[in-house]
Amino acid sequence: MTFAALNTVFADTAAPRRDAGLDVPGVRMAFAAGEEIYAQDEEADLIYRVIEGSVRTTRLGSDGRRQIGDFYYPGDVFGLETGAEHRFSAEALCDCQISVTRRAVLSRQGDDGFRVERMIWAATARELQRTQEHLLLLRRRTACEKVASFLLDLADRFGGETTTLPMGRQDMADYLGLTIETVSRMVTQLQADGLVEFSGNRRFRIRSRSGLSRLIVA
Amino acid sequence: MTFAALNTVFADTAAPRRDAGLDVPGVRMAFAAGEEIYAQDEEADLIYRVIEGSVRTTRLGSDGRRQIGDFYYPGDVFGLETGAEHRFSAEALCDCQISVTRRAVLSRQGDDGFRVERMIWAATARELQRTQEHLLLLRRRTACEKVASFLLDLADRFGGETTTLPMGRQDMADYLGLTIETVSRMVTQLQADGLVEFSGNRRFRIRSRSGLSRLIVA
DNA sequence: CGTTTCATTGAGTGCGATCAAGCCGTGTGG
DNA sequence: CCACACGGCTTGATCGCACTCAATGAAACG
Repeated sequence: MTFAALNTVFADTAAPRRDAGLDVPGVRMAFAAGEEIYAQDEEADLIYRVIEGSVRTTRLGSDGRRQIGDFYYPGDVFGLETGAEHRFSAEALCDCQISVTRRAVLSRQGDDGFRVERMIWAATARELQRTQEHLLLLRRRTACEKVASFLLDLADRFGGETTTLPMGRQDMADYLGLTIETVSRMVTQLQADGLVEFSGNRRFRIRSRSGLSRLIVA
Repeated sequence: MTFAALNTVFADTAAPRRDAGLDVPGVRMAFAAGEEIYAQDEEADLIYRVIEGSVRTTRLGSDGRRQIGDFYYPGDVFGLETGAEHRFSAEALCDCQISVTRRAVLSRQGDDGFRVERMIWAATARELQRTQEHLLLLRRRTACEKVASFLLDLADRFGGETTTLPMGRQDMADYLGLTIETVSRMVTQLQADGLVEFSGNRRFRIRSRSGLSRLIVA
């Protein structure tokens, strides 16, 4: 890899999250809601890409508490570890279509080896960036800010008028470092304040983007 | 880079933190305590390595609160960003000797281009791993656990009988997501419990490793 | 219609933040 | 040498937010 190529990788990380370029032959697999895609400590020689549905990666802390690594949506690559084994496990949040590719197959694509390596590196770099953002989120002062920020991010990612929460309250709580009760209370409060509007407990609509932003910054 | 080389990179991340392999020509620079090494949003075309001393990277959150990215000690590489600009700034915690190398110089080393790329990637991967650990730390329940875990990590990294804290209480607090008062209280408490022993407020000794570990896991 | 699972709501408590003094080592100048 | 100021750290008192425990509500399923 030349340094020019290297800089291209860096530049790529500023691009939107969806990973283009993994249009290599991959086996399309279906996973049912709740099904495990790979386990913690399992050997990591496969790379995954969400075609349809949502995925979460989790990990059991030494204290028994569950940590959520991240959520992945259509277009996202996941399962790339920095070691030989998966340090998180991955589960389907709903019925999913996942493209699965063997690492070794990628490397044998010969024609343009750089492309593959770049993709992998770019994915790692992006993962780092997202983890740092998550860290920032966890340090936010109040539970309200956390939840508001989470909903806003999600709405931005999917970009429709209304957004469907792909995960339950427990997953939100684990991701935000809160309890399920607190998440519930904050959702109720945000709704009472007229900032978001829920219909059912999985569909919501942003009613006041500026109001939410003010909560987060202030 | 072949895939074999790629796997070697991955394997390297399990190795101790000190980055071997950056024995490329670098300019040795001295920084005084508190001096800025690079600024947030500055262009990131230099790579740094701690020769002597300690460095912290920081970042201002949107809410004005200071987030500490990480602390770096002798042997550690820092300043590698995933984008074109530094997303954190770096400051010397004490008088430091830093080896500074231009990225472009590295890539022109031609002879074994892989080595450089691998080093950079390995550093990125390690950074990701450390960030994930930090995330886990921030989610620990109590302030006591956080402080205990921090002191234990530090003692392990330096490995002597007694350890010198390279940073002040405010830096610890920012890193752990606590206030300076709480950090102080916890230090006092850990000492009262006979788990650590401070002489002055920067030198300490682990008195009961098992006791500390129990705190963290429990 | 009961059962199960998930979310909401309520009451009470505890931990860490906040506000406010005090303490101590260090440096400075008389 | 002392007096003083200054910054970093510690200690104290109080308060509020989020956790805990517990009960209720609401869908989804057989």
